[in-house]
Amino acid sequence: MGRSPCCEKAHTNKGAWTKEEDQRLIAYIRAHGEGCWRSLPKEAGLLRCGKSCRLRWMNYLRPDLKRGNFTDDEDELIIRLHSLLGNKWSLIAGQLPGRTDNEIKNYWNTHIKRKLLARGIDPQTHRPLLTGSTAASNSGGDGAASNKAPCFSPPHPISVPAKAAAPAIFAVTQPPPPVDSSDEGGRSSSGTTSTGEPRCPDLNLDLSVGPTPSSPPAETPTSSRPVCLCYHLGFRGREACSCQADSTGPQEFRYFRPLEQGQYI
DNA sequence: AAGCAGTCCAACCGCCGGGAG
DNA sequence: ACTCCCGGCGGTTGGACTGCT
Repeated sequence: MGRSPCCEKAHTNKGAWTKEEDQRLIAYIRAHGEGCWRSLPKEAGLLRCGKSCRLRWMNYLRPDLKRGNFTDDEDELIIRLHSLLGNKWSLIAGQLPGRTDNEIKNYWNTHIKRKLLARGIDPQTHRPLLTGSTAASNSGGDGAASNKAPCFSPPHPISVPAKAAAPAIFAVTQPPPPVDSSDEGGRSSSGTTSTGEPRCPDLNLDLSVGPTPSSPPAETPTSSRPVCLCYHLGFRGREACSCQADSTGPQEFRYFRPLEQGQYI
């Protein structure tokens, strides 16, 4: 059972890429563009798995990559995006031009986690670290917590796409829907309520990544309309929010106000 | 100078979702 | 509706590097 391997592993190189391999890959992609990764190695004369070629290109060889240290602004943006999206590194990377998901993931695990812990903030929940039983339940180890988006349940339900995470550092300015007072006790890592309903049915946040709602960009798909973050992040239709986004752009918007520094839901 | 521990990060692995047939 | 293939994603690994003793 199971799937066949993505390539014939017996005849593929593994490990670090050589300069020659890099040059072959770059030359091929320059000539043919990014295309079928599965057939690329053969056509480019590389003894590599197609996945490996893709990864090497995406994470290291792409000409638009920004190398070097992360700035403080990038740090803060990553933290805010992570609070919203959880470990959706590709979505986070989409908001940081020149940065790759792998780079951000590594940076998160090596720097930002520590930075947040030093601030007394749980890097998974983005809430102040607690002592006692609650903290114990939150700190179930990096691994266990890291593979689930932190769709915890704040007093005011905040919604995310089914697979994304809930934010902790953004406040909802929309009147929250009625919420069960037993909500806190019913926290679930699955992001659902005790009734089985999605806990996060309706998310829309202003991350200040792009233009603010009060100053929409001139090139907004719908001209003078502001752009919903969900749309900006690539969500279409109603999968992320109720902003009526479609392939031509969001039609209707609701915005949320970021919390002040040190303010938590 | 040598050994060790901690850190960094490129790369791999396995799973998932979307599209095509 | 179903299966298969492929690209993409997130978690993890392991080698290289750095700092400390």
